Amino acid sequence: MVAAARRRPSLGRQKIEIRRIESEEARQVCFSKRRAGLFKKASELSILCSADVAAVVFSPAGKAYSFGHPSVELLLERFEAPEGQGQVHVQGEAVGGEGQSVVAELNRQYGDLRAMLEVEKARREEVEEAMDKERGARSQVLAWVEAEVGGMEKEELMAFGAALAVVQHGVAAHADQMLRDAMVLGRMSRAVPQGMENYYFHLLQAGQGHTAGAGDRPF
Amino acid sequence: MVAAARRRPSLGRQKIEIRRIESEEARQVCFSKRRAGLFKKASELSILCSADVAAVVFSPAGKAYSFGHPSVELLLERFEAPEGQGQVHVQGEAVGGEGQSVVAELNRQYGDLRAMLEVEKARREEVEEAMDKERGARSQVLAWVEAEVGGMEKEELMAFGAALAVVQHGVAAHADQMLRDAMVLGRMSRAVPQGMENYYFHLLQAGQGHTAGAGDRPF
DNA sequence: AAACCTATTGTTAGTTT
DNA sequence: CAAACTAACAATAGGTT
Repeated sequence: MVAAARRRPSLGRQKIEIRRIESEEARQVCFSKRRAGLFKKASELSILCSADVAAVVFSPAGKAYSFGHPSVELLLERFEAPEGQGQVHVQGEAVGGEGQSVVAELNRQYGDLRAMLEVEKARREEVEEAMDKERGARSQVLAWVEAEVGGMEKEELMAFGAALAVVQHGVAAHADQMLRDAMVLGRMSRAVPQGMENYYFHLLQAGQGHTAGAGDRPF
Repeated sequence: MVAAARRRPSLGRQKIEIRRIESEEARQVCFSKRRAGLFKKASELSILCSADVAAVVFSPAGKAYSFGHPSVELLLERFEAPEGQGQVHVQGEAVGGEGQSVVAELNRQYGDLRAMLEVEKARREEVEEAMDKERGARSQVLAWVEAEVGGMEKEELMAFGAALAVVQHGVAAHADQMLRDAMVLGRMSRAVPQGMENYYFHLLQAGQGHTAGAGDRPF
Protein backbone atom coordinates (compact mmCIF):
# COMPACT_ATOMS: atom_id res chain seq x y z
CA MET A 1 0.00 0.00 0.00
CA VAL A 2 1.61 3.03 -1.22
CA ALA A 3 -0.81 5.14 0.61
CA ALA A 4 -2.61 8.18 -0.47
CA ALA A 5 -0.57 10.66 -2.36
CA ARG A 6 -1.05 9.68 -5.98
CA ARG A 7 0.66 12.38 -7.92
CA ARG A 8 -0.97 13.56 -11.08
CA PRO A 9 0.77 12.32 -14.18
CA SER A 10 1.06 15.84 -15.44
CA LEU A 11 0.69 19.32 -14.14
CA GLY A 12 -1.00 20.23 -17.38
CA ARG A 13 -0.56 23.48 -19.12
CA GLN A 14 0.98 26.26 -17.14
CA LYS A 15 0.67 29.91 -17.62
CA ILE A 16 3.61 31.57 -19.29
CA GLU A 17 4.60 35.11 -19.93
CA ILE A 18 4.88 36.25 -23.48
CA ARG A 19 8.64 36.75 -23.50
CA ARG A 20 11.40 35.15 -25.41
CA ILE A 21 11.84 31.57 -24.29
CA GLU A 22 15.38 31.21 -23.06
CA SER A 23 15.82 27.47 -23.40
CA GLU A 24 16.94 26.72 -26.91
CA GLU A 25 15.16 23.39 -26.97
CA ALA A 26 11.91 24.59 -25.49
CA ARG A 27 11.94 27.46 -27.95
CA GLN A 28 12.28 25.12 -30.90
CA VAL A 29 9.45 22.91 -29.67
CA CYS A 30 7.25 25.89 -29.05
CA PHE A 31 8.03 27.23 -32.50
CA SER A 32 6.90 24.04 -34.17
CA LYS A 33 3.72 23.76 -32.16
CA ARG A 34 2.68 27.35 -32.48
CA ARG A 35 3.59 27.62 -36.12
CA ALA A 36 1.26 24.74 -36.83
CA GLY A 37 -1.37 26.36 -34.66
CA LEU A 38 -1.03 29.66 -36.48
CA PHE A 39 -1.42 28.06 -39.87
CA LYS A 40 -4.44 26.17 -38.67
CA LYS A 41 -6.04 29.36 -37.44
CA ALA A 42 -5.27 31.02 -40.73
CA SER A 43 -6.85 28.13 -42.58
CA GLU A 44 -9.96 28.23 -40.45
CA LEU A 45 -10.32 31.96 -40.90
CA SER A 46 -10.09 31.68 -44.66
CA ILE A 47 -12.67 28.91 -44.77
CA LEU A 48 -15.14 30.22 -42.22
CA CYS A 49 -15.19 33.75 -43.54
CA SER A 50 -14.26 33.31 -47.18
CA ALA A 51 -11.30 35.56 -46.56
CA ASP A 52 -7.95 35.51 -48.27
CA VAL A 53 -5.15 34.92 -45.82
CA ALA A 54 -1.40 34.68 -46.09
CA ALA A 55 1.14 34.07 -43.35
CA VAL A 56 4.91 33.90 -43.57
CA VAL A 57 7.12 32.75 -40.72
CA PHE A 58 10.88 32.75 -40.51
CA SER A 59 12.45 30.48 -37.96
CA PRO A 60 15.32 31.88 -35.90
CA ALA A 61 17.54 29.82 -38.15
CA GLY A 62 16.22 31.72 -41.12
CA LYS A 63 14.10 29.06 -42.71
CA ALA A 64 10.88 30.25 -44.26
CA TYR A 65 7.47 28.69 -43.78
CA SER A 66 4.35 29.98 -45.39
CA PHE A 67 0.64 29.53 -45.67
CA GLY A 68 -1.55 31.12 -48.27
CA HIS A 69 -5.07 30.99 -49.56
CA PRO A 70 -5.32 31.28 -52.44
CA SER A 71 -1.55 31.76 -52.65
CA VAL A 72 1.04 33.68 -50.73
CA GLU A 73 2.53 35.63 -53.55
CA LEU A 74 -0.80 36.56 -55.02
CA LEU A 75 -1.91 38.08 -51.75
CA LEU A 76 1.39 39.77 -51.16
CA GLU A 77 1.14 41.41 -54.51
CA ARG A 78 -2.31 42.59 -53.72
CA PHE A 79 -1.08 43.91 -50.44
CA GLU A 80 1.77 45.87 -51.92
CA ALA A 81 -0.27 47.27 -54.75
CA PRO A 82 -3.81 47.79 -53.53
CA GLU A 83 -4.56 49.91 -56.55
CA GLY A 84 -2.88 47.93 -59.26
CA GLN A 85 -4.87 46.09 -61.88
CA GLY A 86 -3.06 42.92 -60.86
CA GLN A 87 -4.24 40.15 -63.10
CA VAL A 88 -0.66 39.63 -64.18
CA HIS A 89 0.30 36.00 -64.16
CA VAL A 90 3.44 35.89 -62.16
CA GLN A 91 4.01 32.36 -63.20
CA GLY A 92 4.53 33.28 -66.81
CA GLU A 93 7.04 35.90 -65.90
CA ALA A 94 8.99 33.61 -63.68
CA VAL A 95 9.16 30.72 -66.08
CA GLY A 96 9.87 32.88 -69.05
CA GLY A 97 12.72 34.60 -67.28
CA GLU A 98 15.98 33.21 -66.07
CA GLY A 99 16.79 30.08 -64.18
CA GLN A 100 17.24 31.91 -60.94
CA SER A 101 13.60 32.89 -60.83
CA VAL A 102 12.47 29.41 -61.59
CA VAL A 103 14.45 28.01 -58.75
CA ALA A 104 13.04 30.57 -56.38
CA GLU A 105 9.60 29.75 -57.64
CA LEU A 106 10.11 26.07 -57.06
CA ASN A 107 11.28 26.83 -53.58
CA ARG A 108 8.23 28.87 -52.90
CA GLN A 109 5.88 26.27 -54.26
CA TYR A 110 7.51 23.67 -52.13
CA GLY A 111 6.95 25.86 -49.11
CA ASP A 112 3.29 26.16 -49.94
CA LEU A 113 2.96 22.45 -50.35
CA ARG A 114 4.54 21.83 -47.03
CA ALA A 115 2.39 24.38 -45.29
CA MET A 116 -0.65 22.79 -46.80
CA LEU A 117 0.37 19.38 -45.64
CA GLU A 118 1.05 20.70 -42.20
CA VAL A 119 -2.39 22.17 -41.89
CA GLU A 120 -3.87 19.01 -43.19
CA LYS A 121 -1.98 16.97 -40.70
CA ALA A 122 -3.39 19.02 -37.86
CA ARG A 123 -6.91 18.65 -39.12
CA ARG A 124 -6.36 15.00 -39.71
CA GLU A 125 -5.73 14.19 -36.11
CA GLU A 126 -9.06 15.69 -35.26
CA VAL A 127 -10.89 13.41 -37.63
CA GLU A 128 -9.04 10.36 -36.47
CA GLU A 129 -9.98 11.11 -32.93
CA ALA A 130 -13.63 11.39 -33.81
CA MET A 131 -13.41 8.16 -35.68
CA ASP A 132 -11.89 6.40 -32.71
CA LYS A 133 -14.89 7.19 -30.60
CA GLU A 134 -17.22 5.77 -33.13
CA ARG A 135 -15.73 2.38 -33.30
CA GLY A 136 -17.68 1.05 -30.37
CA ALA A 137 -19.32 -2.30 -30.89
CA ARG A 138 -18.60 -3.89 -34.21
CA SER A 139 -15.18 -2.57 -34.56
CA GLN A 140 -12.75 -5.34 -34.35
CA VAL A 141 -12.82 -5.05 -38.06
CA LEU A 142 -12.25 -1.36 -37.92
CA ALA A 143 -9.46 -1.78 -35.45
CA TRP A 144 -7.74 -4.11 -37.79
CA VAL A 145 -8.29 -1.73 -40.64
CA GLU A 146 -6.90 1.14 -38.71
CA ALA A 147 -3.78 -0.70 -37.81
CA GLU A 148 -3.31 -1.79 -41.37
CA VAL A 149 -4.18 1.50 -42.89
CA GLY A 150 -2.14 3.39 -40.35
CA GLY A 151 1.00 1.57 -41.27
CA MET A 152 0.40 1.86 -44.94
CA GLU A 153 -0.34 5.47 -44.84
CA LYS A 154 2.83 6.07 -43.04
CA GLU A 155 4.90 4.33 -45.60
CA GLU A 156 3.05 5.72 -48.47
CA LEU A 157 3.57 9.22 -47.28
CA MET A 158 7.09 8.51 -46.26
CA ALA A 159 7.90 7.54 -49.78
CA PHE A 160 6.21 10.66 -50.95
CA GLY A 161 8.02 12.76 -48.41
CA ALA A 162 11.31 11.23 -49.39
CA ALA A 163 10.62 12.06 -52.99
CA LEU A 164 9.92 15.63 -52.07
CA ALA A 165 13.05 15.74 -50.00
CA VAL A 166 15.12 14.48 -52.87
CA VAL A 167 13.75 17.00 -55.27
CA GLN A 168 14.22 19.80 -52.84
CA HIS A 169 17.73 18.66 -52.18
CA GLY A 170 18.51 19.18 -55.79
CA VAL A 171 17.24 22.73 -55.61
CA ALA A 172 18.35 23.95 -52.22
CA ALA A 173 20.65 22.68 -49.53
CA HIS A 174 17.97 21.88 -47.01
CA ALA A 175 18.15 18.14 -47.04
CA ASP A 176 18.23 17.72 -43.31
CA GLN A 177 15.16 19.76 -42.68
CA MET A 178 13.43 18.04 -45.54
CA LEU A 179 14.19 14.67 -44.10
CA ARG A 180 12.77 15.61 -40.76
CA ASP A 181 9.69 16.96 -42.40
CA ALA A 182 9.33 13.74 -44.30
CA MET A 183 9.25 11.97 -40.98
CA VAL A 184 6.50 14.20 -39.75
CA LEU A 185 4.55 13.91 -42.92
CA GLY A 186 4.79 10.19 -42.64
CA ARG A 187 2.24 10.32 -39.92
CA MET A 188 -0.32 12.04 -41.98
CA SER A 189 -3.65 10.47 -42.45
CA ARG A 190 -5.71 10.49 -45.56
CA ALA A 191 -9.27 11.34 -44.72
CA VAL A 192 -10.27 14.89 -45.42
CA PRO A 193 -12.87 16.58 -43.26
CA GLN A 194 -15.80 18.17 -44.94
CA GLY A 195 -15.09 21.62 -46.15
CA MET A 196 -11.43 20.92 -46.59
CA GLU A 197 -11.46 19.77 -50.17
CA ASN A 198 -12.29 23.18 -51.39
CA TYR A 199 -9.39 24.74 -49.63
CA TYR A 200 -7.13 21.95 -50.68
CA PHE A 201 -8.12 22.39 -54.25
CA HIS A 202 -7.43 26.06 -54.19
CA LEU A 203 -4.02 25.61 -52.76
CA LEU A 204 -3.26 23.08 -55.39
CA GLN A 205 -4.38 25.44 -58.08
CA ALA A 206 -2.40 28.25 -56.58
CA GLY A 207 0.66 26.08 -56.66
CA GLN A 208 0.30 25.95 -60.36
CA GLY A 209 -0.02 29.66 -60.53
CA HIS A 210 -3.46 29.13 -61.91
CA THR A 211 -6.05 30.48 -59.57
CA ALA A 212 -9.14 29.38 -61.34
CA GLY A 213 -12.51 29.20 -59.72
CA ALA A 214 -14.11 31.36 -57.07
CA GLY A 215 -16.33 33.42 -59.24
CA ASP A 216 -18.20 34.56 -56.19
CA ARG A 217 -15.67 36.93 -54.78
CA PRO A 218 -17.29 40.20 -53.84
CA PHE A 219 -15.07 43.21 -54.23
CA MET B 1 -43.16 31.52 -12.12
CA VAL B 2 -39.71 32.47 -11.43
CA ALA B 3 -39.25 29.11 -9.97
CA ALA B 4 -38.16 26.21 -12.01
CA ALA B 5 -36.59 27.13 -15.28
CA ARG B 6 -33.64 29.28 -14.43
CA ARG B 7 -32.03 29.60 -17.81
CA ARG B 8 -28.36 30.14 -17.93
CA PRO B 9 -27.49 33.58 -19.17
CA SER B 10 -25.72 31.99 -22.09
CA LEU B 11 -25.26 28.62 -23.68
CA GLY B 12 -21.62 29.42 -24.04
CA ARG B 13 -19.53 28.50 -26.96
CA GLN B 14 -20.87 25.83 -29.28
CA LYS B 15 -18.92 23.57 -31.52
CA ILE B 16 -18.96 24.55 -35.15
CA GLU B 17 -17.84 22.93 -38.35
CA ILE B 18 -15.09 24.54 -40.33
CA ARG B 19 -17.06 25.55 -43.36
CA ARG B 20 -18.20 28.84 -44.76
CA ILE B 21 -20.54 30.65 -42.37
CA GLU B 22 -23.71 31.35 -44.27
CA SER B 23 -25.09 34.19 -42.19
CA GLU B 24 -23.60 37.39 -43.48
CA GLU B 25 -23.64 39.02 -40.09
CA ALA B 26 -22.25 36.11 -38.17
CA ARG B 27 -19.50 35.80 -40.77
CA GLN B 28 -18.50 39.41 -40.33
CA VAL B 29 -18.40 39.09 -36.56
CA CYS B 30 -16.40 35.91 -36.75
CA PHE B 31 -14.00 37.57 -39.16
CA SER B 32 -13.27 40.38 -36.75
CA LYS B 33 -12.81 38.13 -33.79
CA ARG B 34 -10.67 35.59 -35.49
CA ARG B 35 -8.59 38.12 -37.32
CA ALA B 36 -7.67 39.63 -33.98
CA GLY B 37 -6.97 36.17 -32.63
CA LEU B 38 -4.74 35.33 -35.55
CA PHE B 39 -2.70 38.48 -35.16
CA LYS B 40 -2.35 37.85 -31.48
CA LYS B 41 -1.07 34.35 -32.13
CA ALA B 42 1.34 35.71 -34.69
CA SER B 43 2.59 38.26 -32.22
CA GLU B 44 3.07 35.67 -29.51
CA LEU B 45 4.94 33.40 -31.85
CA SER B 46 7.31 36.14 -32.86
CA ILE B 47 8.02 37.13 -29.27
CA LEU B 48 8.23 33.69 -27.69
CA CYS B 49 10.45 32.20 -30.35
CA SER B 50 12.26 35.24 -31.70
CA ALA B 51 10.82 34.47 -35.08
CA ASP B 52 9.89 36.91 -37.80
CA VAL B 53 6.24 36.67 -38.68
CA ALA B 54 4.00 38.41 -41.17
CA ALA B 55 0.30 37.91 -41.77
CA VAL B 56 -1.97 39.53 -44.32
CA VAL B 57 -5.73 39.16 -44.33
CA PHE B 58 -8.23 40.38 -46.87
CA SER B 59 -11.82 40.66 -45.80
CA PRO B 60 -14.45 39.37 -48.21
CA ALA B 61 -15.10 43.02 -48.97
CA GLY B 62 -11.50 43.43 -50.08
CA LYS B 63 -10.13 45.41 -47.18
CA ALA B 64 -6.61 44.51 -46.16
CA TYR B 65 -5.34 43.95 -42.64
CA SER B 66 -1.82 43.04 -41.73
CA PHE B 67 0.53 42.17 -38.96
CA GLY B 68 4.28 42.07 -39.24
CA HIS B 69 7.33 41.77 -37.06
CA PRO B 70 9.58 43.45 -37.79
CA SER B 71 7.48 44.69 -40.71
CA VAL B 72 5.36 43.17 -43.39
CA GLU B 73 7.25 44.74 -46.26
CA LEU B 74 10.61 43.62 -44.98
CA LEU B 75 9.53 40.04 -44.54
CA LEU B 76 7.78 39.89 -47.85
CA GLU B 77 10.93 41.06 -49.52
CA ARG B 78 12.88 38.36 -47.78
CA PHE B 79 10.27 35.83 -48.70
CA GLU B 80 10.38 36.62 -52.37
CA ALA B 81 14.17 36.65 -52.50
CA PRO B 82 15.23 33.65 -50.42
CA GLU B 83 18.84 33.78 -51.58
CA GLY B 84 19.44 37.18 -50.04
CA GLN B 85 23.12 38.06 -49.90
CA GLY B 86 24.36 34.87 -51.40
CA GLN B 87 24.15 32.78 -48.27
CA VAL B 88 22.61 29.76 -49.90
CA HIS B 89 24.15 28.29 -52.96
CA VAL B 90 20.69 27.38 -53.97
CA GLN B 91 21.37 25.40 -57.06
CA GLY B 92 25.06 25.00 -56.47
CA GLU B 93 25.15 21.53 -57.87
CA ALA B 94 22.18 21.61 -60.12
CA VAL B 95 23.07 24.68 -62.10
CA GLY B 96 26.74 23.92 -61.99
CA GLY B 97 26.60 22.30 -65.38
CA GLU B 98 23.87 23.43 -67.70
CA GLY B 99 21.24 25.22 -65.71
CA GLN B 100 18.63 25.21 -68.39
CA SER B 101 18.09 21.52 -68.76
CA VAL B 102 18.45 20.83 -65.08
CA VAL B 103 15.83 23.37 -64.25
CA ALA B 104 13.56 21.95 -66.86
CA GLU B 105 14.07 18.56 -65.35
CA LEU B 106 13.27 19.84 -61.90
CA ASN B 107 10.17 21.41 -63.27
CA ARG B 108 9.13 18.15 -64.75
CA GLN B 109 9.74 16.29 -61.55
CA TYR B 110 7.84 18.89 -59.62
CA GLY B 111 4.98 18.45 -62.01
CA ASP B 112 5.03 14.75 -61.35
CA LEU B 113 4.82 15.33 -57.63
CA ARG B 114 1.96 17.68 -58.09
CA ALA B 115 0.16 15.12 -60.16
CA MET B 116 0.65 12.67 -57.33
CA LEU B 117 -0.90 15.13 -54.95
CA GLU B 118 -3.90 15.42 -57.17
CA VAL B 119 -4.30 11.70 -57.26
CA GLU B 120 -4.09 11.65 -53.53
CA LYS B 121 -6.72 14.28 -53.24
CA ALA B 122 -9.12 12.37 -55.43
CA ARG B 123 -8.51 9.30 -53.39
CA ARG B 124 -9.20 11.13 -50.19
CA GLU B 125 -12.51 12.34 -51.39
CA GLU B 126 -13.38 8.80 -52.23
CA VAL B 127 -12.44 7.68 -48.76
CA GLU B 128 -14.42 10.41 -47.16
CA GLU B 129 -17.47 9.39 -49.06
CA ALA B 130 -17.00 5.82 -48.06
CA MET B 131 -16.63 6.84 -44.47
CA ASP B 132 -20.02 8.45 -44.45
CA LYS B 133 -21.67 5.25 -45.47
CA GLU B 134 -19.71 3.32 -42.93
CA ARG B 135 -21.81 4.58 -40.11
CA GLY B 136 -24.80 2.87 -41.61
CA ALA B 137 -24.20 -0.79 -42.05
CA ARG B 138 -21.54 -3.25 -41.23
CA SER B 139 -21.43 -4.87 -44.60
CA GLN B 140 -20.49 -1.56 -46.01
CA VAL B 141 -17.59 -1.39 -43.64
CA LEU B 142 -16.15 -4.39 -45.37
CA ALA B 143 -16.71 -2.80 -48.72
CA TRP B 144 -14.86 0.21 -47.52
CA VAL B 145 -12.02 -1.94 -46.39
CA GLU B 146 -11.66 -3.46 -49.78
CA ALA B 147 -11.78 -0.15 -51.54
CA GLU B 148 -9.38 1.39 -49.15
CA VAL B 149 -6.78 -1.28 -49.23
CA GLY B 150 -6.97 -1.61 -52.96
CA GLY B 151 -6.56 2.06 -53.58
CA MET B 152 -3.89 2.41 -51.04
CA GLU B 153 -1.63 -0.11 -52.56
CA LYS B 154 -1.96 1.63 -55.83
CA GLU B 155 -1.00 4.93 -54.32
CA GLU B 156 1.81 3.44 -52.40
CA LEU B 157 3.28 2.09 -55.52
CA MET B 158 2.86 5.39 -57.25
CA ALA B 159 4.52 7.29 -54.47
CA PHE B 160 7.31 4.85 -54.22
CA GLY B 161 7.75 4.73 -57.92
CA ALA B 162 8.00 8.46 -58.08
CA ALA B 163 10.53 8.50 -55.31
CA LEU B 164 12.62 5.94 -57.09
CA ALA B 165 12.35 7.80 -60.34
CA VAL B 166 13.66 10.91 -58.73
CA VAL B 167 16.48 9.04 -57.15
CA GLN B 168 17.30 7.34 -60.39
CA HIS B 169 17.62 10.65 -62.10
CA GLY B 170 20.59 11.30 -59.93
CA VAL B 171 19.42 14.64 -58.68
CA ALA B 172 21.24 14.08 -55.42
CA ALA B 173 24.01 11.69 -54.62
CA HIS B 174 22.67 11.07 -51.16
CA ALA B 175 19.17 10.44 -52.26
CA ASP B 176 19.30 6.72 -51.77
CA GLN B 177 20.74 7.07 -48.33
CA MET B 178 18.06 9.55 -47.42
CA LEU B 179 15.38 7.24 -48.62
CA ARG B 180 16.78 4.37 -46.65
CA ASP B 181 17.16 6.47 -43.55
CA ALA B 182 13.63 7.66 -43.87
CA MET B 183 12.37 4.11 -43.90
CA VAL B 184 14.52 2.85 -41.11
CA LEU B 185 13.76 5.75 -38.86
CA GLY B 186 10.11 5.46 -39.64
CA ARG B 187 10.17 1.90 -38.57
CA MET B 188 11.59 2.66 -35.20
CA SER B 189 9.15 5.38 -34.42
CA ARG B 190 6.16 3.10 -34.24
CA ALA B 191 5.19 -0.51 -34.21
CA VAL B 192 4.47 -1.86 -37.62
CA PRO B 193 1.22 -3.77 -38.02
CA GLN B 194 1.39 -7.42 -38.76
CA GLY B 195 1.94 -8.21 -42.37
CA MET B 196 3.51 -4.88 -42.90
CA GLU B 197 7.09 -5.93 -42.44
CA ASN B 198 7.02 -7.78 -45.67
CA TYR B 199 6.12 -4.73 -47.58
CA TYR B 200 8.62 -2.73 -45.66
CA PHE B 201 11.37 -5.10 -46.42
CA HIS B 202 10.45 -5.20 -50.03
CA LEU B 203 10.49 -1.45 -50.20
CA LEU B 204 13.88 -1.31 -48.61
CA GLN B 205 15.32 -3.88 -50.92
CA ALA B 206 13.94 -2.22 -53.97
CA GLY B 207 15.29 1.11 -52.86
CA GLN B 208 18.74 -0.24 -52.42
CA GLY B 209 18.71 -2.18 -55.59
CA HIS B 210 17.62 0.68 -57.72
CA THR B 211 19.89 3.26 -56.31
CA ALA B 212 22.97 1.18 -56.00
CA GLY B 213 24.01 1.86 -59.53
CA ALA B 214 22.93 5.44 -59.87
CA GLY B 215 23.66 6.64 -56.39
CA ASP B 216 27.28 7.52 -56.88
CA ARG B 217 26.86 9.24 -60.13
CA PRO B 218 28.35 12.71 -60.14
CA PHE B 219 26.52 15.58 -61.67
C1' DA C 1 13.72 13.66 -30.34
C1' DA C 2 9.20 13.31 -31.78
C1' DA C 3 4.58 11.80 -30.20
C1' DC C 4 1.51 11.33 -26.41
C1' DC C 5 -0.88 12.83 -22.14
C1' DT C 6 -3.42 15.86 -19.30
C1' DA C 7 -4.37 19.71 -16.56
C1' DT C 8 -4.80 24.24 -17.37
C1' DT C 9 -4.95 28.47 -19.84
C1' DG C 10 -6.65 30.75 -23.89
C1' DT C 11 -10.11 31.47 -27.52
C1' DT C 12 -14.56 32.24 -29.12
C1' DA C 13 -19.89 31.16 -30.36
C1' DG C 14 -23.93 32.68 -28.88
C1' DT C 15 -26.24 35.88 -25.92
C1' DT C 16 -27.14 40.12 -23.55
C1' DT C 17 -26.84 45.01 -22.74
C1' DC D 1 -24.71 47.67 -32.63
C1' DA D 2 -20.21 47.08 -30.80
C1' DA D 3 -18.67 45.75 -26.47
C1' DA D 4 -19.23 42.79 -22.55
C1' DC D 5 -20.29 38.35 -20.91
C1' DT D 6 -20.30 33.41 -20.19
C1' DA D 7 -19.57 28.75 -20.70
C1' DA D 8 -17.94 25.41 -23.81
C1' DC D 9 -14.37 24.29 -26.82
C1' DA D 10 -9.56 24.47 -28.44
C1' DA D 11 -4.68 25.09 -27.92
C1' DT D 12 -0.74 24.05 -25.51
C1' DA D 13 3.23 23.85 -21.43
C1' DG D 14 5.31 20.65 -19.20
C1' DG D 15 6.13 15.99 -18.47
C1' DT D 16 6.48 11.02 -19.91
C1' DT D 17 7.78 7.21 -22.97
